[in-house]
Amino acid sequence: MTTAATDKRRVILDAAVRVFARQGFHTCRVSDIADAAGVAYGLVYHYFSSKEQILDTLFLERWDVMLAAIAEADASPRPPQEKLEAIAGFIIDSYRHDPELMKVIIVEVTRAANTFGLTHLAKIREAYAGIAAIVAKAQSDGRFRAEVTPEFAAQAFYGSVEQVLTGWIFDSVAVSEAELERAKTMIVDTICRGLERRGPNPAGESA
Amino acid sequence: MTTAATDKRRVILDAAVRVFARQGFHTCRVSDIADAAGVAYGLVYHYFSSKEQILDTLFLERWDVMLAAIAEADASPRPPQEKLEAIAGFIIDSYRHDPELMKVIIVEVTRAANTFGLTHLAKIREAYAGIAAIVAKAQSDGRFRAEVTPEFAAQAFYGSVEQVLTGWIFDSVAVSEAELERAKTMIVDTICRGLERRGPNPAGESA
DNA sequence: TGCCACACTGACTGACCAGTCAATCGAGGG
DNA sequence: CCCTCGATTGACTGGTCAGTCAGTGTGGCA
Repeated sequence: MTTAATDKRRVILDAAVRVFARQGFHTCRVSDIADAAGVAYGLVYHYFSSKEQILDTLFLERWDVMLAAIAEADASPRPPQEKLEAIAGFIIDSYRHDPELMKVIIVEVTRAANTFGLTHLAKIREAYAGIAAIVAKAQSDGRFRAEVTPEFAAQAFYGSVEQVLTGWIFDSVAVSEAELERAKTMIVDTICRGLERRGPNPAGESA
Repeated sequence: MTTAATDKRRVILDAAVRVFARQGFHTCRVSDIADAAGVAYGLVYHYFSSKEQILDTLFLERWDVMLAAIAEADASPRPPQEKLEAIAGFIIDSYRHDPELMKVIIVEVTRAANTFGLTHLAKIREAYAGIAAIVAKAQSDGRFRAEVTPEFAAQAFYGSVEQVLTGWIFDSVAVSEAELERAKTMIVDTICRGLERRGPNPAGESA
């Protein structure tokens, strides 16, 4: 069953990523997607009920993977810094693997307050909540200081990551592997330092 | 000369803010703006050459004030933490004063990579560069550690602020004065802690 | 009083495009 | 060899909307 039928659907989705990334959701035509996919116009409507549903599908596909990554990080027994590093790493790897898809998700969904974003607001908030939960746990462990609310810390963390990606997206210059790794380290380093307690700060922490 | 003529122009701009904030730039009609301004359709084109130029004007008006605020902070003799606090304060005050305008700028311009953002990319980058300059200076002073590049620090800082605003924008719940102030403190605190050197912990600290 | 310049009006048009649908293709099964 | 059914095609339609333009109202000035 995962033959030609499903293949074409996939081809259309992949073409849509390229078209949305280049022209933007609102500016592109459905025929652009069909052309990019090498498929007749009508076939797009055979697989999707509307232009919006294509974007919908792209977002949900990827975001669900991200929510799983956050949940997995949260569930692991590692220290909070490493959990956050895993999340930042996941997001940056997503960009490494498919920069155009990340561009579409960030530009057209995550920030598209009015039209599209509202539909997926709950999903988006789930991610913030997952990160906040990690911070909250770190605070009650005494590893992170309590002056900063977990919700705020989550926004600051996610915002930093997304802004760094946005910078790359707009520069339209390929980012080297080294830069990607370096960025991950810098984000996690900076934010974790900002959140950590300072008092007893030995190598082998023991609150 | 700053009579009725200029007034109507202003009325149209203010109406556009409300309309863009509620419906989004791409989704709204020019007639919506004219209606909201209580003005004939054609008058919009008397003052502006296109729908896009309205957004253009709104963005530039506000962004230039922000660039000035950044430059002023940079020029002051205060420590870097206070400079960054002034900038975060300016952005948050902008939101306090006109949340709808900030929504439009963030959602429709700052993140609108494809169509609109590119036009103003240079202006937007100027802001990042201004913040980066402050960080760079703080690093050569020895107040901030050098492991994090100034460009990255600027992105992380600005990204945190913008993400917190985005959170408020989407919540569509009025934010209290106290929360606004608290957010400012938390952002600056967190990021500055993340950027500071740790070694000697002199009396520059709030203690 | 007459005239000009310009703010202002809103009906109209030309272009564009999302979504529809009737027709064609082709694989598999009888 | 024909029939069926889902995949596939692309011309067409209905509606929308940015931008135009011919015209009206009015304040100021000679």
